[in-house]
Amino acid sequence: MDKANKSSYAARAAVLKALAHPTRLWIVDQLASSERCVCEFVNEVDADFSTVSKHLSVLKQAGIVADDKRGNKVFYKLIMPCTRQFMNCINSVLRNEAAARTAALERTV
Amino acid sequence: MDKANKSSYAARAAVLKALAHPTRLWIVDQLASSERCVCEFVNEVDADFSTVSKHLSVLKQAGIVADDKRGNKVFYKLIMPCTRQFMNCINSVLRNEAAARTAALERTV
DNA sequence: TGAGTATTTGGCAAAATTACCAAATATTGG
DNA sequence: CCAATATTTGGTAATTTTGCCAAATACTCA
Repeated sequence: MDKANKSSYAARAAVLKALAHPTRLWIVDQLASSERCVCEFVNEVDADFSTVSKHLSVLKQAGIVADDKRGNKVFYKLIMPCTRQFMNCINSVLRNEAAARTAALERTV
Repeated sequence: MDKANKSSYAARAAVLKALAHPTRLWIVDQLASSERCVCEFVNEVDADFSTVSKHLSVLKQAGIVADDKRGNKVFYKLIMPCTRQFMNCINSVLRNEAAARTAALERTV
């Protein structure tokens, strides 16, 4: 693996890393339907204001969301819509795994 | 966000977390075309035997790859093929970002 | 201007990740 | 069985991530 290749993989890994957190994933899911302001998230997530803000900052840094300040609120929107497809992909795999586990259990009965 | 929801997001985040490392991403890319044995990776990645083995273990744990021991070699194969589509998604976003950066630079000239 | 609301930032401690080395395990072939 | 090869596992130090608190910043409205 040469140097150019290495940094290319690092760039992609950085996007994945930004998505790889339950709260951030949930945020992305929320943003899939429409933009939201930070205050809306804080009410629904069991975490500090500052924690939510930092999660959003991670997503923004990775190029997954963009922010837009209007009044004293900051609205975030998804600018990497294809994450949605990927979630479907992961979901189907997780469902398969769950089904496989169930089947394995039933064989032991 | 209720408890069931929370653990569902955690499960998906775990898959993403497993993918979120340059070396692991590279491994997944290699496995996209065909199965490989650990020894093949070690020669190409600039890392210790044990490091590669642990990366593979992370991917396996996440349900992304499966292993198959034949002789004294262990072969790994991709069992979550849709990761490929997602990489395309990420790549297109990264290309857009690069293009945007270039455009921004040119505006300053 | 000043109080109130919304959000970000800095600091810090706890937890998780990473990568190396050394040692253990498994398998093949002589 | 023994030596050689392939891989995994345990231990550990360095680095990164996470999440809270407190403080700073930004904006609105009276």
